[in-house]
Amino acid sequence: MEREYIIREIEKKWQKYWEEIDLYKTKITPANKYYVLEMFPYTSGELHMGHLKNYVIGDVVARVRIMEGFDILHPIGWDAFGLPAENAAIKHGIHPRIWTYKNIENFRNTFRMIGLSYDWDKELATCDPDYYKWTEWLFLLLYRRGLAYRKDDFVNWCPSCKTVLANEQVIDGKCERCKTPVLKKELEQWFFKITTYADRLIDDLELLRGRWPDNILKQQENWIGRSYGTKIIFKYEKDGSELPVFTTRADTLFGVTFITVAPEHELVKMLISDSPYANRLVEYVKESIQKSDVEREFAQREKSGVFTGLYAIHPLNGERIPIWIGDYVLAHYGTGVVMGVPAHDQRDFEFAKKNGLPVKVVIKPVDGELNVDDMSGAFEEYGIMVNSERFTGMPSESGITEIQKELEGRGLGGKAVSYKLRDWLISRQRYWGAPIPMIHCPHCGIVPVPEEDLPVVLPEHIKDFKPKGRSPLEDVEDWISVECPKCGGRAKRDPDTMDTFVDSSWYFLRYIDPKNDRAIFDSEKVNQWMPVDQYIGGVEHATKHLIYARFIQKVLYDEGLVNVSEPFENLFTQGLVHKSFFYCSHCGEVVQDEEVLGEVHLKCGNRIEVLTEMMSKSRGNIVAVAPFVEEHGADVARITILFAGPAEKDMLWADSGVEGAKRFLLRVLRFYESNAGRVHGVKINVDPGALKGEEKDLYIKLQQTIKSVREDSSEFHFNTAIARMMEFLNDLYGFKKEDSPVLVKSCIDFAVLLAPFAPHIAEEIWHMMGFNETIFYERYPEYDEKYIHFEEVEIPVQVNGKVRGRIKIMKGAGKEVAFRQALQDDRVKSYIEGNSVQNVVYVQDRLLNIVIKSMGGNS
RNA sequence: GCCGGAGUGGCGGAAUAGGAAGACGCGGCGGACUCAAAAUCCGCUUCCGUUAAAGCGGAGUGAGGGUUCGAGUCCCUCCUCCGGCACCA
Repeated sequence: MEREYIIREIEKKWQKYWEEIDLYKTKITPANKYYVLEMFPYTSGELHMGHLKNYVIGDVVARVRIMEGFDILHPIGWDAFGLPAENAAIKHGIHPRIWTYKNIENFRNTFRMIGLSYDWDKELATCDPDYYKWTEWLFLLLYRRGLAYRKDDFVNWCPSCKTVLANEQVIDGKCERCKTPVLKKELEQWFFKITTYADRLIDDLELLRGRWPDNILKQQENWIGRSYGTKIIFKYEKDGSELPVFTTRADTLFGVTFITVAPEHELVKMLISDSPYANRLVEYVKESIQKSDVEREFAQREKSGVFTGLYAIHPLNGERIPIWIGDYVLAHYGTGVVMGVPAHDQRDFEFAKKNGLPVKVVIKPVDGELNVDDMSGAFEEYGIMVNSERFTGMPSESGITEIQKELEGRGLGGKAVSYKLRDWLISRQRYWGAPIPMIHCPHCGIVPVPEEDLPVVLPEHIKDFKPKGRSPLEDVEDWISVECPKCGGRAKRDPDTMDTFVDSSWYFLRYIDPKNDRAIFDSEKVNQWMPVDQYIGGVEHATKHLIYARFIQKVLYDEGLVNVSEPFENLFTQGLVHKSFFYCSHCGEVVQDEEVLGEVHLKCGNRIEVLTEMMSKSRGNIVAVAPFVEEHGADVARITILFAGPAEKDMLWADSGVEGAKRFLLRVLRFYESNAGRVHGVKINVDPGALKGEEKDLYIKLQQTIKSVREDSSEFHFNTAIARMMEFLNDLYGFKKEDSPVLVKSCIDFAVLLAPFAPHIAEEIWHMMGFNETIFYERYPEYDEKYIHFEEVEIPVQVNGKVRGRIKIMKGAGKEVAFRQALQDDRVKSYIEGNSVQNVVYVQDRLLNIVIKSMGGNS
């Protein structure tokens, strides 16, 4: 108990000291820059171990780099706009601003308790007008470049949050925040034209290969979803207008027996007015648009649709093709219209069967025939074209290019690319976000707020934050009403605020120049520090933040404001922190430890379950950082997190891990309490050539430890780095020659090695040894290549692949020596006697394997 | 369904240009210290069999096959779990 108290005192002492000597202050002109960045936190609730992991990893990286002589930039800030602030306002009647700044203070205090190596002069908050002024400015930049536009479209609408959502914020057809199934709603909204950058966003992933985790690269590639295919124009029979479709299988063009249009498609209105079955169509369209994607998906496989009674003309054979409307067609992919080839596309096959449409075979397997009557599903593989006029006999691959050429020649289509990625919907019907700096004037239309009028500041006084399906700002009369900057007439501000992902897609640039009030940042400064050398954060941002930030960076690059087109040179994604908790499925609730006796829920008498999930407030399985640090200390928290397992994998928080971490650190302290006195504040060198016996062994062990710790931590294998240090500490405890200079050298190097992992304890033992400056001015130890191996190695001797003995030989000894040595071993000898040696496999310094064959007769 | 990743002691996890499986830690067992306990320090700890013990023998990295003198690691088939995407034409 007493010792834990000491740990906390030590930590406070050195945190104060570091602050006094400005240890983390960023150099204005870096000689050897290294930008370490952790994804900034959304400031809600209480900082827990799940959050902390991210920052501890970043801190180790930063401290290693400091000690390697880099000039580092290591900032922190707050992602502070967003819905929970409004919910707090509704629930507790606190203004979102007050609630947010209180949270920020809370987070800041907790971060300071942990002794993270941030330069606090760089701190920023996205909800600060000094910051969101430039978020607004960024919007205007995109507008000027034609990348921000308004569009009337069917957008994702969360009926519970009463706001629109970007595609990326819809998970399994549900709102990512409240899990309510998302509906379609036709609204005019602001979009960022990220699709313009689709190719670059995919192609530049190559620049990141090997530096970003493969699964993130893959996820982005899939999300952008580029696919090469063919555009084919069918003509509307009535007036010859164009009905383009996108397909990857142009080789099946002669198998088209219908075309299907998505119910949301803009052409639908025209089709309805021309259709003899208008009423039926109206009803169908209304029904399917009202359905959520979840319902549509549920109704799946039963592919519904209605015939319009209208026809299109096939571009190559001139046939009349019936036009259908069906909700299995995605409005937002390709052209929103598909050609129905039931013989060679499973979805079309099902649609055709359901609606009695003909199936026409135009591809046959390379070695076989295909008979319509035997088909129970579509034949989707590549094969040989049949029933396809002059293309008959061509294999699919060349058929596709030939048909493309033919279509191009006739002006009826050709090669085309399609993407899954959609433009980024950034309007939100919310209060707590950066205002969209646009004005709607009845005379001039949409007019941007002049730059000199920025920021458009959020009004303080709002009557009601309750979601109504439109922005609460709309009702703030003195805010929403404004003079048109162009004609001076009465106009209205855009009432919506921006998606908070806009705030976070440029914050890493603002850190470099956070107080600039004349520009979003000084390009010269930014170019000195960018790109971020090491970015650290959670996988969950793979297709959101990490795509948006890359997009914005490219826009700024095109504008000439930054000189790198990828913001994050290296990315590390850490795993989640899980913790077990009790759950009663009978009551359907999380159960506190004290409500459990044995395995029974005291309240209802039913058996409880033990669930393990990611730390979250709603599950009540969080370990809050502040009280933990008060009780155990910051370094204990750090080692617990880092030692629990590989940083990129999910970890299970367990109290036993805390005990181990604490024991290790106290063991370090205890060792130095009795040995630091030997050092006298002088860095000594030893002549390894003169060493022998125990001293030489320790020296070699030290070199090995330095090597492993350096290599492991550069690969984010902090768990094994710590294991190596524990091992070395065990060696130190076992070392008996107390007056040895090697022991002094070991004490010094070990402290420095430990410093990035347990900075407070390391600083303490450093000063215990008589040094007066901070340990972080030290260079991280280098190892001596010549003394990385012991002179003698013990290797296993196998007989037929089974270990039967061990021999000690000099390192680098040859096969003959090893074999002779092995034959001295009684046990090995007993296995070989009476048999003939067929082969001897020798791997230098590793192993000897003697392959024998029984002579027969004896067993 | 498609695309990723993973399956190793009682537990968290080590070890991959193929070469001693289980580093390090937790837990457990034993010893020292103590009036005693805690803490600490020192040992032992994959499983089965055998032995008074040291030891010896066998099995063993999700399952089954294969390549190899030798496979946790490479190849084939399958199972389970986690993550992402999901009518993407």
